[in-house]
Amino acid sequence: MALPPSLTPGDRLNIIIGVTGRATTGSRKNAGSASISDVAGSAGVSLMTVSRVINGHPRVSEETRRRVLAAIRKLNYRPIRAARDLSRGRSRSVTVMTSNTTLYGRAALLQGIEEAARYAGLHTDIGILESPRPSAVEAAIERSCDPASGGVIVIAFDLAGVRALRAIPAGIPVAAAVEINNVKDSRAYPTAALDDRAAAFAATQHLLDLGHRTVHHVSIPSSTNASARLQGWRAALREARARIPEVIAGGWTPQSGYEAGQRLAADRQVTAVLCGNDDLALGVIHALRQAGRAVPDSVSVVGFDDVPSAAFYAPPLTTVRLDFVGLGHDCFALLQHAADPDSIMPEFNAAAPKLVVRETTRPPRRP
Amino acid sequence: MALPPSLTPGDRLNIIIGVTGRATTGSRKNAGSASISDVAGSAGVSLMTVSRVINGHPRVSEETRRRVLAAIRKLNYRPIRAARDLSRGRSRSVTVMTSNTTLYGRAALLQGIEEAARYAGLHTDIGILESPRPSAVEAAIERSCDPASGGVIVIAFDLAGVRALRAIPAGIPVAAAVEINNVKDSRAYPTAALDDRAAAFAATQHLLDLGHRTVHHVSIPSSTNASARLQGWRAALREARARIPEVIAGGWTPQSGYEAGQRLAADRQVTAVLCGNDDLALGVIHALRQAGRAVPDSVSVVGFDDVPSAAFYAPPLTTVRLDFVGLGHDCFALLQHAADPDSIMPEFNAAAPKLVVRETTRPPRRP
DNA sequence: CTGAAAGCGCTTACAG
DNA sequence: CTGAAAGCGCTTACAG
Repeated sequence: MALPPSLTPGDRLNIIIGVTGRATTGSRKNAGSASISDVAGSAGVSLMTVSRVINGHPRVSEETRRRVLAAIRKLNYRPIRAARDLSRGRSRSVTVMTSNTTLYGRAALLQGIEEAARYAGLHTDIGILESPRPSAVEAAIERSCDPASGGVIVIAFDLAGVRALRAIPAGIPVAAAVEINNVKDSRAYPTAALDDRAAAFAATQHLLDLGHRTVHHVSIPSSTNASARLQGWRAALREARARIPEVIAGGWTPQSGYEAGQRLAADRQVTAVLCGNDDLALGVIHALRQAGRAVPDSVSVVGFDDVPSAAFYAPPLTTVRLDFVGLGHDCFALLQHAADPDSIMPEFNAAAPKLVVRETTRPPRRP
Repeated sequence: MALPPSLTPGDRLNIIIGVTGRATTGSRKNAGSASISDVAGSAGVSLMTVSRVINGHPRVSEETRRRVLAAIRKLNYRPIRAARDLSRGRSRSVTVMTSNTTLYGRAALLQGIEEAARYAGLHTDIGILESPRPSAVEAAIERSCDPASGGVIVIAFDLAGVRALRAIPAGIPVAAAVEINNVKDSRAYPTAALDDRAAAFAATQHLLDLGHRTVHHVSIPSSTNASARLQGWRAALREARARIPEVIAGGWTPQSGYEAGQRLAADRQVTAVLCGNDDLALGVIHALRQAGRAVPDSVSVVGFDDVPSAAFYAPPLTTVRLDFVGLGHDCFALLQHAADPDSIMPEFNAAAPKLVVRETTRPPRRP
């Protein structure tokens, strides 16, 4: 355990008392914690006054506030969440529904949402979507959607998320992070998105500018035909009057990129590949290298996301940086707006996608 | 947005009704949702009976149960979390306190905890530790530790976590994931750990067996002198009567590994390096390569964790696989035990660390 | 500036 | 198998 060797467990109590000044006394009904009436009694005021102090209500005399605060400290009182939430009629927490939080984009998004929520005084809890099967989605909602929830943010980058979004019960404030913001859908749900289309366009353009005749694409699962990344990629190709190759459907993992890469490696026409994310790119590059097609000498590869490791891959990966944390902030702002329609529509502050050129792209070899 | 193009937003209502059979009617006080008494009224039974049905209580006649279920469906009723939690005296959620969830180990651990909690019918919420400063830790606890919480699991791999663990108010069930389980500390808190010491020992041993005279170490921040990884590394060196080099303190990121790698590259004595995690290893390798010291030709490198990408790095990384998801399960089991001391102590099921030899290690060059 | 009352929506005993 | 009562610990009106 990472305890400094100089501290023995016996120090625990000392530390708690030392840091917070709390006594460990006061055992009562509810798990040994003091209630608001205990504090009121101890401070010689009404329960209402304690409530006012806790909530930072202005109309409390300094003297009273001090007494109450002292009692709170003495009894080591903290409000019970459930009681507050129940009496307020709304819980003070947002739940984020998402599949697999270990994937970079979702993890960063979750971080952004949590930051914003915390800043606004809300807690974050997570509702995992195990599978896109309707019954699984339904179960996840049954489990995670409190009717008195402070709001739900669904990460609808994949089918499970899209389905969950549609099944959120009415009456719960909701917002979603989506792959692409189109007018039709944003009328149905408040949605926030990064400009994946522009990002894919820029990445493809970069490869074309280098002199590649066309650019192949290994897609992430979310990429249906309406996918923003696919759209941007196709648009750049079309604009350059380049041939539009068939999309190779990948998964989320390097392994699935590896498998796509093996197919790509077999095709001598392939000189440039745009991948749906960096993990995919890593796998693609590995397969290419194994097949004797070095990157970038023989084939150029671009990723998507700019995960923290991408700059240290060998070779360092050219990719598009996506501001998932910023998107998380935006989603939360959107949710706040959804919860209070009288509020003004928030501005989106997530950074625009940015092409980061590193060392996996270069002009094609002259035949 | 990732909606199939064939579906327009107008379909939303249809889908909700279609999938769940719910009516969208019934607007009442609390955010438009029906309460348990509404259901009771509609089904012509008492509120108690509805409660029994919801909670799967056995002593309810089939006929009654059916009627209640029908009313629940008709009114689209779902229980409000806060009300349940309050009346039960304990919330049905665990909160995971951790710093930065985007780091692989923590993300995987969180996933494991969430899985186990979900399986047990509990929700998971997250309490982020922004900094190890005592005031920040205290604030995080103030924010996240509901006195009626179902329990808290703290990820105490770093200083912030260790401090948080010690400051969890008495009366809240708690368990911790720690770097190393020692007898003293596990008497103070229920803790679960992976055998990092054995893992580091095995990794170091592997390098020594290859013929390296000694092994350098780039550590993650958690690694104090009592760190399990340091212990295992030192023990292996000592056993082999090898020189024990000074530890190079790294951070969590590839960038910090890169900086450590630059220092290592300058030292011609260095032929083998054990890194505190895979990200660090990636950075170290990058720096080494830039300095003209190829891996593994000139220097061998071993990581820690076996992140999903490690097998696809160039070269594929030799590392130690750690079962963080399993550790998460174990932490949750431990918490359950802490919440109910009469229960039997759970067995730990996390897989033992496993050295995965790939291509960043080989015998040192003959001078 | 302070307080007494009512109520949030459930569940836990206690009866029958 | 079913129900009437009391209460969980807060906050929201409403008074003063």
